[in-house]
Amino acid sequence: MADEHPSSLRRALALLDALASDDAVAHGGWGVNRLAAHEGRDQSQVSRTLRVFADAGYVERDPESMAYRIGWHVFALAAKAADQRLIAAGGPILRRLVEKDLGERIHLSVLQGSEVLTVLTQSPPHAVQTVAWAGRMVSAHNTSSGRALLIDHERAEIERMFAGVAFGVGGPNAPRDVEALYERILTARRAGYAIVDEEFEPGLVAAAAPVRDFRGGVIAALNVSAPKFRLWNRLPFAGQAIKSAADELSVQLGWDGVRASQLVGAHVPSEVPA
Amino acid sequence: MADEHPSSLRRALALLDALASDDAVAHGGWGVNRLAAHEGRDQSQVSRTLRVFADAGYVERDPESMAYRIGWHVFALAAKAADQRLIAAGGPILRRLVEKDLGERIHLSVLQGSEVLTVLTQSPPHAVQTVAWAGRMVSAHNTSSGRALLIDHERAEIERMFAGVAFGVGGPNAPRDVEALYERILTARRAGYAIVDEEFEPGLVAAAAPVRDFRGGVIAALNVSAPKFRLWNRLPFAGQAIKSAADELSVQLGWDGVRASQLVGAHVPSEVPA
DNA sequence: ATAGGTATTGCATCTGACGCATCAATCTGC
DNA sequence: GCAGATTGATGCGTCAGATGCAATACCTAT
Repeated sequence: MADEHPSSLRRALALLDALASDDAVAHGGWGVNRLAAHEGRDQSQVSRTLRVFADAGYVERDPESMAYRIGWHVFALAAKAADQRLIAAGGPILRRLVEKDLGERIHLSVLQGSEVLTVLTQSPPHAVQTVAWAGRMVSAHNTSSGRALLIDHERAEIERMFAGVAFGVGGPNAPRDVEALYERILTARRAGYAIVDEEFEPGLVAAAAPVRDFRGGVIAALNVSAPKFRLWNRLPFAGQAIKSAADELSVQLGWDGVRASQLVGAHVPSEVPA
Repeated sequence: MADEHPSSLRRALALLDALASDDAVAHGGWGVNRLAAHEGRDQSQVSRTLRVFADAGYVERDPESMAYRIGWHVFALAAKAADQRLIAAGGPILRRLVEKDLGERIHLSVLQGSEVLTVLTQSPPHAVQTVAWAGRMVSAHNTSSGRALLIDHERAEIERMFAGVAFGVGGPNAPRDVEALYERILTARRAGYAIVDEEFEPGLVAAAAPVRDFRGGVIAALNVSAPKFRLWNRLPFAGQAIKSAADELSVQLGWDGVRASQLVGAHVPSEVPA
């Protein structure tokens, strides 16, 4: 069921993804040759395909180096894809969490299939800017963000979602199977926030809480992660801080805490104004 | 010279563009039929093409209404490429400002904690290259770049950020405390650009404006600085020039000026169909 | 001048995008 | 209940167009 057709479209899109890879970005874009080598395709095809992308504004090339990079059009599309209110309201809340409450790196993420995509990141002033996590995807089963995003999911849904996913990777305490994962989701559901202790990476702990929109469904997660030695003893406090910040963000998105919490699980009939 | 090849790729991309149209966004996405009608293509092709896009994450569909909309993967592409593009698109804009509009040194800077890091510099041809400012960090509270980078910040955030920072250093007019700093930020917010007059260094004046990306947040600042005797009498003009250049750069990063500016600060009542 | 690197283009081959058709699944109104 | 309308998915024969090879052109370095 994976790929019925290799599909020229899919091959073309792979070029865009390659141009957004860390390596390509670090080099200020890639030339036709390099791109072709990376994708295992002929230069001629890459050249022609990129010309179409360039005409449509999806890529553009540096006149000097002839290197292609992601073009303005993708940014325009992204602006449409982003839930503007979530992003706009999220910024100040992330900054406040970093500066006032926790002093550690804070992320805002959304669920993408069985993985987690980080859409906003805020680092403490002193931190070394190691990696720009915005735009990154990580697994959902061994991260606190993933746990928070799945907090309303039923057992059967979890099983279906992680049918083909390898467990036990990451940190030493990563859940070994769906059973263990669901247990921990239940724990998170009771607390209102999720805690992860060396599940994603050795020495890394994290806390996360779900963000809900006006329909009561989980649309994002707020999380903090840091080395265990720095965060471990105040992790419950961090969980509470994350949770109240996430609730605040939810309220700004129209969430009615009281009513919605009664409706969790029961599918809210979509009474969305057309 | 427009289209040598109609190219299936271009037709496919047109579907994405259609999904990003205001009309489609307003309706919470479009169905296959509507999309086909809009593009004048057969439903079967649209259905198949969208399946490929969906598999690659470029679009996603609402399980309820079956409507497709732009997916978060596009967001991920843009987030990863944003910095790269800021630098790439910034170069020409800086050069144009120097050569055509102002004839003074122009900088592009980003916020690092409570300080300002200059990432790009363009000097007028005749200028003696005194200091290479690229890579240099300066304080944020008494520079126009800092003022522009903090233009959206709330008072409480400013207070926390500058809790341990010494004020009153630099030029004779440097803000003496957080109070004064926030006042000047408010002034900058109203004007859309920041002006400093002998705050950083005696005899130095400057103007700066914020650069926003597709998320609407401030990610960089464009600024011009020069000796007071040379720039003072045209500083308002310089501010406007910097602001329109910064806006232009923002647009290239996917910033939708109208919508984003409405979202800043003002809490939009939640009646948006998600 | 040659050599090694780049990107583009001409052309024959054959994949896969295309349109027509059919089919399943909802919604309609009666 | 039925028939009609509207939705999206799919089977299949056809030919547009994506592909790969080779040739071309254009750099910079030696």
